[in-house]
Amino acid sequence: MYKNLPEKLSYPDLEQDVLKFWEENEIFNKTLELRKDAPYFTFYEGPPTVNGKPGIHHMMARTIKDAICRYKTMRGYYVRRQAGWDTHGLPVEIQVEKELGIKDKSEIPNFGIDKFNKACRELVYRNIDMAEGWRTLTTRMGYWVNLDEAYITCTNEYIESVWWALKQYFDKGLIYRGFKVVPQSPTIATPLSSHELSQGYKDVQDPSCFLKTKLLESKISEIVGSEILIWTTTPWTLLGNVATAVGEDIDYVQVKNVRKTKELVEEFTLVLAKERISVLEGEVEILNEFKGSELIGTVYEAILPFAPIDRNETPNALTIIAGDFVSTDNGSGIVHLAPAFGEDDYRMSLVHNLPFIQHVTPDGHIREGYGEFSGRAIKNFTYEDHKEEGVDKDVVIYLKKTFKNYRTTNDYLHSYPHCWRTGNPIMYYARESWFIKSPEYKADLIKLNKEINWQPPEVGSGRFGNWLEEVKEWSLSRDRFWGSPLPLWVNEDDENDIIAVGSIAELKEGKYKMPDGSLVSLEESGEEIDLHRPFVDHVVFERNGKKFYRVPEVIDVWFDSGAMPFAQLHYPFENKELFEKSFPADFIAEGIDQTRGWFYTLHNISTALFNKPAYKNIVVNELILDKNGVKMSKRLGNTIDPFEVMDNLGADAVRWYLFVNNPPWKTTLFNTDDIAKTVISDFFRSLTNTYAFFTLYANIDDFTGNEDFIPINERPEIDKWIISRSNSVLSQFIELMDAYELTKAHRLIQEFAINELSNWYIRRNRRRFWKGKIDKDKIAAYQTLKEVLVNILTMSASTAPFLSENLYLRLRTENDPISIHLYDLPNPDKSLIDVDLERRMDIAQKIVFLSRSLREKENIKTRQALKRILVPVMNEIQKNDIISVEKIILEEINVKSIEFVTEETSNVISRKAKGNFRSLGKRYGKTTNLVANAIKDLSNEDIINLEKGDTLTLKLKDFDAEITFEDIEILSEDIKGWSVASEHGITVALDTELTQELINEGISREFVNRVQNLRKDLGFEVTDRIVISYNATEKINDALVSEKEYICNETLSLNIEFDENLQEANEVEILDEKLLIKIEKQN
RNA sequence: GGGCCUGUAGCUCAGCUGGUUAGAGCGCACGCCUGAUAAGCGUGAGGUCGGAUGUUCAAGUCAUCUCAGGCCCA
Repeated sequence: MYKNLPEKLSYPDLEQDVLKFWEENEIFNKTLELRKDAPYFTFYEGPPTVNGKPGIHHMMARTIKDAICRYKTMRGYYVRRQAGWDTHGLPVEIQVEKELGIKDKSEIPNFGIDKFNKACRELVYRNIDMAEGWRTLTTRMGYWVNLDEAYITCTNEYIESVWWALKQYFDKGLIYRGFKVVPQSPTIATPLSSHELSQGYKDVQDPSCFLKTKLLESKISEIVGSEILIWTTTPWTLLGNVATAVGEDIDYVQVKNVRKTKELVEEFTLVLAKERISVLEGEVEILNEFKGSELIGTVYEAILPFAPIDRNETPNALTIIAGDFVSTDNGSGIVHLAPAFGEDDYRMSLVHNLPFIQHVTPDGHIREGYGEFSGRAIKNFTYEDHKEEGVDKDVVIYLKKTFKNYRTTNDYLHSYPHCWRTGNPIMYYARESWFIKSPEYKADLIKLNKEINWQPPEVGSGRFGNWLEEVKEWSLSRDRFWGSPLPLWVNEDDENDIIAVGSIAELKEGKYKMPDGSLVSLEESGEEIDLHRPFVDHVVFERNGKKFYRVPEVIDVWFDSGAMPFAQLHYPFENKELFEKSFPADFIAEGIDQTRGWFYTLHNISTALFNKPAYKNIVVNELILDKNGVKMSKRLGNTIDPFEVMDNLGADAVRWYLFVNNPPWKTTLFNTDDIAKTVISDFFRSLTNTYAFFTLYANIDDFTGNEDFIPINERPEIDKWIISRSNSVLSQFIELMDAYELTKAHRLIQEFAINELSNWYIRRNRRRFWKGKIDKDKIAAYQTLKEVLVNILTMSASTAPFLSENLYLRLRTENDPISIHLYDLPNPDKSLIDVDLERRMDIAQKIVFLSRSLREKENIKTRQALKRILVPVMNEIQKNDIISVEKIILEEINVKSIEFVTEETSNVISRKAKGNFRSLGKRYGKTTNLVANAIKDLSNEDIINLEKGDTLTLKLKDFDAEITFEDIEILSEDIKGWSVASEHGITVALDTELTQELINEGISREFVNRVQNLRKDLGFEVTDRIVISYNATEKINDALVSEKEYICNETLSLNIEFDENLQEANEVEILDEKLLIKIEKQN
């Protein structure tokens, strides 16, 4: 017995059952066990940060990951998939700060780094186990990944591998110490992450200061003695000015500028960008023009006299240099540089060996040695108990006094980041930091990227490729607490003498500094080895009588996750073979936001360490927006809770929707209603209906699935057809999946299941399932339907694993695998694919559709039998094609015969042709249209002759055109006096003439219909035998008498008779005539 | 400001290397079927392809510009 589906099928309930089944039978483990000796297909799981709840968009990447891994397993691979958790970093620290009531990073050392990090660790493990969290999502949505052996980035083993990697970098000379300009909140002296930064933008007014300073030496002798015009919005940075920059290709001018006010007339000779002359006030006269490149090397007078700059040491100081970032969009086209306060500035200072002037303390105050400005705040700061005024105004006053101010207003409106905690403006500030010299192996990064198969390709070549082209130094260190410590120890007397530690064993060579200051071995310390702060901070190395202390920083968390290919295996300390077998990954998948995150760090590390890409195939998914195309955010309240959706619709529906609705690598507008409409009531219902149909009759007939297999070639044509299609579809499916064309692959399955299996095969074969006793033909029908359905389920199993499993379990027999996920999805049997048959069925379907549209047009119901259709054919092949599927066509459209019309047998066809532009265009170029127009006017005879192979010469005004049959396309065919429809080169004409016989047949079918309705209304069983009596007009009666046998047969009637005095009968109508029918059960 | 993506029927999406009645599903309208029946099937009406210019015999498809939306970066 095949178990019926519940009357009200609940997908979420069904999925819970399947989850239980998987768990009880350890199906996931069995799929791995089954393939343990199979070739490897390696997948890397990008570790999610265990912070906060997962959203609907997390289902996207996970569906892709899971579907591909399940698919590859079914294709015969061993798919290793270790889950992972990203545990370090700022988000965790901030959450812990909140929980502990810590307001500010600077409180943490007093609070105790050990206690703080302990709290971080606890939070992380709590989150990993949290209900409604990642683990629950993973399980509930059916994402099979090895959670029990998940790699966790804060374990000693993981960090040890990370240290090993860092030491590789260090030994290659790729790690160095430098400055990084970071956004810093001045009043709390803390750098802000980009995430924090983006929260605090405010529109503010800043000074717009045009100042001028004298040129002392230049290649252009004319300009010596005149002044350059410089623009800045941060006068406080002028104290740290070391150079100015111009654009090499920008045009500059020297002008005479006369400015008159009520009090005085001023005259200046200024140098600025030609395009920026409009910023000058008063009369302007151009004296000279030159390119920016000519200005380079020009020496100017220091803007403010405080900074300790010695031009003998740094000859480029206080000169004009070239800067690629200079624009003429605003300002004067001449940019002042203060390397400690801008990324461009700092970069230029390295390139041109400029002095590094740091005149500001980390908390935003001017250092000693800057005259009246020392000790002042750089900007207006608000503290809890007082306010301080910034120096900008006084710097401008100083400029005025020294005749260096040209014009300063306070009207520069822009959006500027502010500290989200204090509300004070942030400052860009150079901090000491550790870097990886990624530009040194840029060529390798680019080269290896070309070996990666990106889906979609444009992310690889565009977004990612461009990023690599401009690869920057990787800022590695973070001044934080909860992270993998940077394993560098520095000589107390020589900051360039550094030891890198690459393992726990090496760490043990150091000594532990006890609270009393004594140094003991790590074992003797009694402390448990923990590769975190503060433990590692207490380790001291002694070499050649010098002590080495650890640098205080931890590393960027992105390095952790980028190291997972080997760190998840604790390589090279363990699992060497396994690592080599599973590197690089065959496949990874994450969201596009990882382009410069995980995708990059994986690539960077594997390039630097192994000179290989880390992954061979990558599927990038785009964002999920709400149904109106708006980004989901808690603020707007348009987020979608994945658990809620799965509780309502089931995981399968969501998973399927995410693939089928549109390609995952395009932005998806997530519409819950669409899932119900397009997935559940379309594809899923088609599957369950197919199953329900199968079981309805299989149970009646006691079809068990264990019957002798009927060879395909002994089955009817239509069975061979659907089996052929099924195999063709499988073949295409595999091709598409292997190319990661997820959407096309799944739409293919869906269309096959709905259109071909359900709407055509089943509908066409319904009679075979309920007619008569079980025989060979019937068994063939059952076997065929079951085989094709199982094939669809195996293809769907990767993406809709629950429903596929459920239906499979209902269908499986003893010898089948116990789960669909243990099934092989082999290459299809090519011998079962009959392209010819598929083509013939296609023609049959087209003829049926055309005939239906004709019936519709002529307003003739399908129940009314018709004599014939006419089909023009060009040749015997076409004719035989149609003859082979004639039976299907006739039955489907209720017509007695097909007549073929050929040129030889009839002259009633008149055809129209149009030009085949593809072939004409090449030959006739500009005159293509003339020829095409002539083709439109071709007569039927001309077309017939062309078809026979003749060449036709068209006489046009200016030339003759020779055309063959290749040059035309048949547009339409008409048959005189007939109602005709044509499409795709097939034409059908319908004979609408009715004979008495046909009318009788029509009436009898109507009658059968009424009787069947009555049977149903009266609640008779489909197997009940009946007797019919009726009273009707002569016209109806004649029909019923002549079709008596047919009627009895169809309605399971033992007898049917006319009764003039019929009582208690039902009145019905046929062809506008009333009649009475009475049916009675007979036993 | 730079890079990438998107813009085709009411909605969600197809449209290969440029070729001439621009396709599908949903929705809608009308109808069929009544032994898959709180199922199944069909027919039809709806777009000139965001806008402009250009290349070409020919452009939704190529180029340039432009508008709108999204993402990443500055």
